[in-house]
Amino acid sequence: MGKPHKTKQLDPAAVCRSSDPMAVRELLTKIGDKWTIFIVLSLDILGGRARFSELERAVPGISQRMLSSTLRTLERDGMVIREVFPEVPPRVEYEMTPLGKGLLRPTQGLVDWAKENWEQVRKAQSQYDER
Amino acid sequence: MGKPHKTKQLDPAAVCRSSDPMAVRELLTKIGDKWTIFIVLSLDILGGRARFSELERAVPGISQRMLSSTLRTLERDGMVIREVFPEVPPRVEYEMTPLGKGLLRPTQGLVDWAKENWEQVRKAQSQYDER
DNA sequence: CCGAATCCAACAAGATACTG
DNA sequence: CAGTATCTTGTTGGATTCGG
Repeated sequence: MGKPHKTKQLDPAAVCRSSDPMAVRELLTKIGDKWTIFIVLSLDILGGRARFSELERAVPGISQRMLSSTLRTLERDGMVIREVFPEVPPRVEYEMTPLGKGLLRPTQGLVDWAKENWEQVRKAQSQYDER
Repeated sequence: MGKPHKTKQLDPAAVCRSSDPMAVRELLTKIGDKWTIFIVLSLDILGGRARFSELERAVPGISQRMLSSTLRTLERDGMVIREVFPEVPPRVEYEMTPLGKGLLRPTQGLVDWAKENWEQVRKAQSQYDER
């Protein structure tokens, strides 16, 4: 509407300069994968700290393999800290870092949007599918 | 910290009730794929409306196949409207709906977070990789 | 110009079994 | 308990070709 008139010849790199979407996409790819969001939200609900088996119960349907590898990625990205207790039987706890907690805030924005608008998306889908 | 004490036995569905993460994950899976975020941001930069070839130029590296299929998904989800002009040569324009524009706002929260904290993530990664 | 159709490589992820 | 190893399958997306 009130935008400046559409440019015929757009600089191909314009998008990349505008908001560094490469980093954004890497981020979205990370937290948009099949399990990350569940684990992060579960960790938050559990008080920001939990052990492996607690997370396994908190995230229904996840396999040990995916829980393990996803947690490792989160650890590598500095989102969680992994602490091993030299006990028998072994105990390992995962704790969210300030960095990880900070990510929770913008994520919540998407959560809210999804809650408010998901019904409308569903409706659009079924309307589209009828044709 | 001030959180209620950690529950030993967490209801497996607690996470699902807390904020409907199934819808959230579907949303994140959508906008977390390889091209959606680029296309949406490009469409916004182009004034909310653009034709196929404009988007193709605006999103460097995208193939016709992915641009086409991603736009179709966005159309199905009610994020964009596809308008065909019966001309020769053919012209097709895509316009963001209010729903699609609304999604732009929470997405911007993630964009901002990524811009502010991505460097820290990179640092955490290289520190992790050294061991 | 704007796609659709087909084929194919790469990766994500489930199932299962096994260890310190 | 907290993983790893291996195998198999499903999905994503790139390249290419063709059509209205």
